[in-house]
Amino acid sequence: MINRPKGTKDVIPSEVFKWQVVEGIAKLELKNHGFSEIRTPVFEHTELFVRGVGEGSDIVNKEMYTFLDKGERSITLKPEGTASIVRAIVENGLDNEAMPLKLFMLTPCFRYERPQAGRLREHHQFSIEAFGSYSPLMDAEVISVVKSILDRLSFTNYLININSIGCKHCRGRYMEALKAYYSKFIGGMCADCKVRFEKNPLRLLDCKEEGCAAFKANAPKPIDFICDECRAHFEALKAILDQKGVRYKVNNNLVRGIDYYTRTVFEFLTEEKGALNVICGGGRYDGLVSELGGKELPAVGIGLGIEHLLLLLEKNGINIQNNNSLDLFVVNADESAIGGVIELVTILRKHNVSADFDTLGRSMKAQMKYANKLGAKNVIVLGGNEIASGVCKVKDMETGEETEASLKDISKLAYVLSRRA
RNA sequence: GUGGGUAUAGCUCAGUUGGUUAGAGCGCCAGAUUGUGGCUCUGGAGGUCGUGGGUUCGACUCCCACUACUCACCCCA
Repeated sequence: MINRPKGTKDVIPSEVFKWQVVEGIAKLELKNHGFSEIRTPVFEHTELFVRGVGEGSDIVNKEMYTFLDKGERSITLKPEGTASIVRAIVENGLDNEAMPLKLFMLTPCFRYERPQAGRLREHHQFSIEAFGSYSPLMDAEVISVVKSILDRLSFTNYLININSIGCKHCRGRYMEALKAYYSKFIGGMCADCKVRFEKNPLRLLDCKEEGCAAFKANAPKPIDFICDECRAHFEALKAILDQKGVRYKVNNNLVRGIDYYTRTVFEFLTEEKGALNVICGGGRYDGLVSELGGKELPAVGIGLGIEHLLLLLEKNGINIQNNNSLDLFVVNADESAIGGVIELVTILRKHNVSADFDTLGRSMKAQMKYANKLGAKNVIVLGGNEIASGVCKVKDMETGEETEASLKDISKLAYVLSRRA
């Protein structure tokens, strides 16, 4: 037997309805918030992610699925959605269209990591991005749409953390201060932090090693170094969120592992400890579009992981109902009736009634059992009697009640069958 | 990349100090007086016990290696 590759998952029929519900709700809320869908290729030129996600990031350094194709081009499976969307905007000239431009994409993402609970080598996420607005109104809009999706799923057990890490102007001053502060502790740092000190000092704040965590208590915070404009932007965002009634917590240690973020960064997380607590994360990235060859176009976005969300919903006792069950199973009572069974099923399907029938020549009892297993809402037993009289009985599989119906008035029959919950 | 744990039926797991035809529950299939499911009862199918080696008269059980899965760290959705 050939097994699926490490870190991948099959979504089998008994699970897929949860995905369909989450995707449906997310797409509905995104539409309600004025976002349009965009779809980009599963693979891109490696260069896009090296420049987009950043050479200092772990994603680029050790997690990308990169290979040479038969034309000797370096290709990488998307490790995240944003860079690909930005590329598509620039390539299709969408940066010349009316602004703001609000887009979303549902995409598989690939990262070569050691799998564990809620972390896979292929995962799926909604990448939600808004371009063309410097205003904190747009930061709040992106946070709002995610909140609306979670509300609609009745998921409330989470916390929104926000921070500002400054723009490219104030970032430099902050980095200097951070390095100056941490230079005193180099001897006591973990090996990873020594590397971070050189390559990406911002990540020093994120270290979970006990020894290193102690250093960060008195470390300079980005918020103390950001320029007046960035500070005003952050204050305005907080005011907007307050006004909208969105509860959040300012976490000055929040930094993110992708290099392109500027100003606002945020995460939705649950309170429990462990790797599985982040529902989604994102932030503002005002420099990325121009970095990838487009206009100076501000942007803010978020990645919402479907596998993560489903796991956290389950952990929080939120069950998604399966509405995919069959409207009708037609039981074939005698062999000669098969023509009538097929005719009935065919015409009901055209009336948008989901209908199925037996193809194994099984006994009535077996057909009834099968209908029950399928969760069919209704059963009609069709045999010579029914075909001759033109009258059948519709059995409600939940209550067991049978009601008579005419086989000739199909639109009425279809109405009855599709109404039943 | 680092460190733990696990591997027996489709699924969840038992399997006694190594002993002859490897079990249970669930699921699947078929029946319980001839046109009606769920509950109950009966029967059936389904496993070279992850792979390869070693110890032994004998290995699911002990030892070694490999592989896979899983959890945690790093990092991330």
